[in-house]
Amino acid sequence: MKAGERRERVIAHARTDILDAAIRAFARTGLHGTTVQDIAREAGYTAASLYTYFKSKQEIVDAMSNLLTEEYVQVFDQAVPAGLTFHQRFELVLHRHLELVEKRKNVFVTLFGEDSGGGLCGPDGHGKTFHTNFERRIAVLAEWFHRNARPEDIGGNDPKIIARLLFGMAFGLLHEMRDNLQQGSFVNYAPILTEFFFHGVSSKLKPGVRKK
Amino acid sequence: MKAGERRERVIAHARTDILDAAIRAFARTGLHGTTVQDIAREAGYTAASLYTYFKSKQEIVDAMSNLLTEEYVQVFDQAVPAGLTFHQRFELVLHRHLELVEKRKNVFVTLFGEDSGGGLCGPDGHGKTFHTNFERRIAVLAEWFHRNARPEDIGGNDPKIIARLLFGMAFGLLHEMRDNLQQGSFVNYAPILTEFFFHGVSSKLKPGVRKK
Amino acid sequence: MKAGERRERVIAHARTDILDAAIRAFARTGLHGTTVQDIAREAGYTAASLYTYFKSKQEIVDAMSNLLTEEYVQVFDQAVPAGLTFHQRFELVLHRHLELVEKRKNVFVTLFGEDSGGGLCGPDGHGKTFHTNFERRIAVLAEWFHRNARPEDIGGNDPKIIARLLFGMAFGLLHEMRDNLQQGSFVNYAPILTEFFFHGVSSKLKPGVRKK
Amino acid sequence: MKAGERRERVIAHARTDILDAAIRAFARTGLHGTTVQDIAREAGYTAASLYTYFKSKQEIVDAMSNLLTEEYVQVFDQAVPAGLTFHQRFELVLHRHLELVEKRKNVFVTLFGEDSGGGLCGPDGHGKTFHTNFERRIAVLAEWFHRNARPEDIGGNDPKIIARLLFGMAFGLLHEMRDNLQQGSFVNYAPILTEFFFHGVSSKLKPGVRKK
DNA sequence: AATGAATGAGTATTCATTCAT
DNA sequence: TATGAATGAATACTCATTCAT
Repeated sequence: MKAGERRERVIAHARTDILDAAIRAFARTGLHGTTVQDIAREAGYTAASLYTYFKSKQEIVDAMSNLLTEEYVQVFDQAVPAGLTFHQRFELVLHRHLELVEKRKNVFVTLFGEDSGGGLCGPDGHGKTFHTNFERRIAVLAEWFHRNARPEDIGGNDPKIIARLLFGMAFGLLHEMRDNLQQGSFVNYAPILTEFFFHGVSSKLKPGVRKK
Repeated sequence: MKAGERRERVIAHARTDILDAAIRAFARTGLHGTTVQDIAREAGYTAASLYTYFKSKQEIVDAMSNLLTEEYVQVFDQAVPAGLTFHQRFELVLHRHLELVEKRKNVFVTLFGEDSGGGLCGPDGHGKTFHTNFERRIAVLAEWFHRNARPEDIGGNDPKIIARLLFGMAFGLLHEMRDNLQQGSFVNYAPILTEFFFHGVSSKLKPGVRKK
Repeated sequence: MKAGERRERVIAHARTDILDAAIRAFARTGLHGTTVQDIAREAGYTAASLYTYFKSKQEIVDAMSNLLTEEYVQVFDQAVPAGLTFHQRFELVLHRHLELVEKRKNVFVTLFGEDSGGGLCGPDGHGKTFHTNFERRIAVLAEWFHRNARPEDIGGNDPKIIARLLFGMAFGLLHEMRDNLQQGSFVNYAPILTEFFFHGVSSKLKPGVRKK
Repeated sequence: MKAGERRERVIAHARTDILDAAIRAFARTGLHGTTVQDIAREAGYTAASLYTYFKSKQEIVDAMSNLLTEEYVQVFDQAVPAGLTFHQRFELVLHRHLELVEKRKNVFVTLFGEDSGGGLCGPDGHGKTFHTNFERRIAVLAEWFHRNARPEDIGGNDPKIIARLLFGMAFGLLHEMRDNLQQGSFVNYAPILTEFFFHGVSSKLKPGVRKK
């Protein structure tokens, strides 16, 4: 039925709107600092209305978390031209990722800079949301290395370790953004990250960098 | 006055005890998940008593945060034998750091896996505690690079960037610990980090690593 | 108007359906435990639709309450053969009542085991529904005694008191049903109630009872 | 230590005060109609303070319920002069009970006129508090009959049934109080109940009653 | 007539913090 | 100094009810 379809789309749309609002709200005041009312206000609803679309605040958090992870994962599904070297593919994918991070940097910083349940998470597993996300992203990245890099491409290292190192580097750079979100495009870090990834600090100095 | 001194020492001791308890408590249940009561119980006080030594929960958090940062900073103050190459000094300091991380693993993971006030921190500056800590460590590390590395030692890159990358890598590795804190010594990552830091994935494969 | 009549009948039918559903729902989860949605679901409507037929939840409750009372009252309107002794009439009517209780056992237990507004009822008179019902039944019963029993038939007592005692006894027996609704027919209590009503514990022991 | 004892007594006293307040509040507005704030106000506390003494509203309800049952049970523990006939003992105990009911009639009516969870109680057993109480009282009463009445004293009937009938009768009389709590002493019903219990409506008319 | 969606009002519970003893 | 007790403020969630479609 058309009606049924349309309704579903309307609901999906509302959920998306709410999630977007939640992302903005969380990015601004953090997971704990943001009340359901805050999200509702940001989304143009009343708090009670959110419960039409989500069962609980936690479900909103989870949905948002999944949404962001999903975006991340999808970068790996995008087509990559054939015949590229590992180095080229690396640059391409890295670039795409940095663009995504650029888009989401506000939340990104929040998401990985806060946790809803506390460090090691209570014994109930509550609050592991973002830790899980963090790890899932690393896992996906590791998988990509596994499929795209020959052992010698990554120095014979375990792809998981490599993924962890790369992701960590990006996180370290991203963390700077906390103070000055407005300025500077995150994509600009692509060359540095690439160079460092492949050669560490022993990279042959390139003109542009050397002058710095 | 003798009495005055003694009292001060007693107070300082109590503060230390409380901070230690707080560290354990926070490591277990996170910043939000830990109540003042929890800290008090862990310290052998009642909640009300903590207010004799600290003005607020936030002050406890801050003091703990500073304590941890101070530990970190002191690693750089330890004597380093003269005549070492940059590479050697790097390894030495890295090793010391990893040992420290090892010791504080639990809190460390918590501290940087959660935030007390939320992502970008409310306009009141509340919750910036750990972000500040994160950044301060990076700053200290950058400073160390600045003083200990010639430009060519770090590929002509900005020490701040290098510091951020290195710190990020360590963070990436550390994050794994969340799931399995008990097993594996964090110090074992020293060779990998060193190798990656200097040569990225292009390191000449060493026998031990190659076999992996 | 034919149309008008039909519409009225449709409306009346819907109201009946809803009340039946409400009875089932209330019997299952009680007055407070049952939401308007629950009733609607049970009736095959949406919650909003119920407001086409009833002004409020309270009105549903009241209507249901009245319905049940009405059923009860009608037992007294049923024909009773002429020439029966008081004892015989008593047994007949009691039997009919127990059958009714049997049928409504579930709700009955619920109705008198819970109240919608609280004990003595707020000053707004809210929640008196079932109290009123309780009392109305007793009143009807008292009235029946008044019309059917000579003073000496009921020991010269006030019919109202007698009605209250009898109704209370039945209630006491009924309350047991809360735990085991499925088993045992309530009608089986008729002889015991009758015997006790007429002779208290001083009844001449009948064989069947004595053996128990 | 004296201090420890005194504190315990203070706490016990506070709990008692709160329970008394709760009883008054519940008697006035019912279980659902009474908020934690209401109880607190009645007890001279703030709502938050109640949680120093009780874990939850439900715990208050349970404690009150137990308190009332306990009072009831204790009536049976009071000494009864030796050498009394069953009839005499019955009258004595009945009288004591009616006095107790008199004292608690407000709540009593509420307690058994409302239920916190709904009729048959959710599958979680929640809300059975008062049903359980009802049944426990009957059980205690039945036990008393079992120990104090020879089979022929109660017409060879099952003590449980007899207890249920008696308790029901009292309940029926009590229910009248809902409307006019102020007037009339419940104890006045003792003769009627006794007479009815022993002889049903067939009691030999006594002067006082006959005139009514 | 039926309903999806929206909401106002209400509630139990938590927790950092204060203060008299 | 230590603390038991008290509390204000905050928050997620529920539900009867309304209304545009």
